[in-house]
Amino acid sequence: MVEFDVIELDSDQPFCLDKTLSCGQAPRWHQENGWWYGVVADSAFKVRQDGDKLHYDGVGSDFISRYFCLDFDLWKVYDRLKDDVYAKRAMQENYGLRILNQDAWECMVFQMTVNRIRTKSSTDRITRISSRLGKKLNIDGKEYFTFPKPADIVNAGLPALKSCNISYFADNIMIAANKVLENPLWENEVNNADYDAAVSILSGFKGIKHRVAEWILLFAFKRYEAFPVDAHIRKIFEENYLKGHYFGTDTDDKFDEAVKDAASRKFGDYRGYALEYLFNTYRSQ
DNA sequence: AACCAGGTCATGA
DNA sequence: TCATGACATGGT
Repeated sequence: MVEFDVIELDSDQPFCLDKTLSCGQAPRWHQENGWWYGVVADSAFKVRQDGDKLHYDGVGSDFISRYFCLDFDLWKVYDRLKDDVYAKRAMQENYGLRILNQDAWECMVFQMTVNRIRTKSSTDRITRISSRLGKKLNIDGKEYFTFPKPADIVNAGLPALKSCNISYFADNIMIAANKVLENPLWENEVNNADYDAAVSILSGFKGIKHRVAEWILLFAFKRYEAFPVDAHIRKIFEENYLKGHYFGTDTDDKFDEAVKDAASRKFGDYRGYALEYLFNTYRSQ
């Protein structure tokens, strides 16, 4: 038996690798022989949980800790969720699910391609782009591909990008690649901006409006106050928290505001986490 | 074989 | 500013 590197998880801190990687927040993870295999930024690696131990191979412990946000105190979230009946149930069902700290560029492109189209298709798009334009990596004799950097995409050109069968998203992705190339500090700018300003920066990319901007902030910038009201969340609130609200006369925007308000009151600054838990519970029904 | 999918953008009134 | 259709593809 080969010995792999190990992280001893803090026994006070909930962490469930399976929940975290199977909830759909990040593309391109898959399970094989008890291991999760994935590519993050420039590295392919595998990881496996055995109780309080996290075995991994391919990257360093800092990388693992940062990606899975192992230092984040999840109890701050759970203390906030436990007083709400739906959120509490979602908390129990998804116990240990952590919001990842994804690579910002890949996350942005991924979220751009989620537009109204189910996540599986978006994942397939990211996979196709990677295998055509990304850099080849190897782990356990299997091939993996990085997600191409902005420069890789620009150098490959629009026809090559379009050949990945990513439909009309190709144009927006190319524009974003050029924009990021011109402003390599965009990530810092988002990180340093307050919430509304961060949303504005991201919304400045073609194909990203408020909603998608908030997804990106939640998954790649650790902004747990992000609360993107999408079709599913709208439905969850319709059927539970805002039951009886007749919103047929309201525009969607007004209803979305009502959803945001309710979420802020109930879950405070951890509403993004609440959203991920509620969504996952709803999705698995 | 139609129809739908975690949305955005460009139109038109 | 508000409602409506187009967008390109894969899965049911």
